[in-house]
Amino acid sequence: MRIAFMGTPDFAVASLRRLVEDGHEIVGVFTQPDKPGNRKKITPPPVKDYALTVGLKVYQPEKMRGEEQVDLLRSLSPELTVVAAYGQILPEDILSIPTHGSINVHASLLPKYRGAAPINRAILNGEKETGVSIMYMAKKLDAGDVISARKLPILPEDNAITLFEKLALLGAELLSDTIVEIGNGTAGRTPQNEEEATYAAMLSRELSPIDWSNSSQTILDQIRALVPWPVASTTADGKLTKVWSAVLGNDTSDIAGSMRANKRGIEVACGDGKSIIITTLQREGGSRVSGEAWFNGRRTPVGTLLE
RNA sequence: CGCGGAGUAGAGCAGUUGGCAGCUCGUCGGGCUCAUAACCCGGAGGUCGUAGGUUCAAGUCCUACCUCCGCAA
Repeated sequence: MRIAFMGTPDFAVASLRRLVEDGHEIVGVFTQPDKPGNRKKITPPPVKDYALTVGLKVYQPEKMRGEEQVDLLRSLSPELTVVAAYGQILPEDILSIPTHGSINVHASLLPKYRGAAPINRAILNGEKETGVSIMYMAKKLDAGDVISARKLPILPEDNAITLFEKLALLGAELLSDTIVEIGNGTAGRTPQNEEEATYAAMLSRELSPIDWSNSSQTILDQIRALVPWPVASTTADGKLTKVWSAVLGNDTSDIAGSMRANKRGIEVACGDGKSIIITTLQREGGSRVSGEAWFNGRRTPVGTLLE
């Protein structure tokens, strides 16, 4: 099938790769423009890197809205547009160009977690299950009719990074099967129940600070939901400290936020009488280190309160 | 030219007004203990990011560069 692909991060690469492996004719790859350097760094989107290695044509328009892009896409005469985490709102005149329509791979069980950060939000909310859905795209964000979906349990050891990887693969698999159905004309089409819809808002740094009076489980969910960005954080010795990973510790009568050494890392008391053990952290200006290593080097006393 | 932090032993860090290179952990050897993520004794391990400069003397002061990172976008 002649397919136009639109996507940006690693999550989208999995789907694109699958389309290529399935032998579809990729008439064009649309992805976000290279990001202007943060600290003298310019990172092209993962989709661009992959697309170029397999010799696909890459387009990086600032905006998909406008006649120019409509003409461009029309000239490629796609039968289907596949969108996966593209990062841009697509106008209807773009969506309606392909003869088979435009479909989107979304990392949640719709109508739950529509929006920008479904994976992170699901973990943050302590969900035990999530999945991927493929829908026809509609004008309203992530509200189109669902074609297919597949579930996946969220394990206690999962974090946003591992769940991204799993869902990307699951999504690619589902996409492959779904396109076959679309080609056969056997694809279903189920409207979403608007009453059950929830919205997964974009992440922000404001989600980072840890409130140690929360329960240990809430804090663990926060830590694993916010990697690799913006990352849960706390303050130790007056310095911003990011918490990359942690595990459940022991029962404790220490006041919330106080820390002590532990062979596995740094044990911090939470608000529910339990502790968590920070296994990987990152100090302001430093790179990621194990909790144990950091504790070996520090000079401040055990029992220090984190804020 | 957005702001800022950091490169010192395998890891994490300290090093005061320039004056013999230190700490915790790990590692190696020995000891103690019913036992331990315990404790005691001893040892190995460093061109202090790179290249210059100032000085009797530079980890420390000056200049340039490389690398890593936090914030802000």
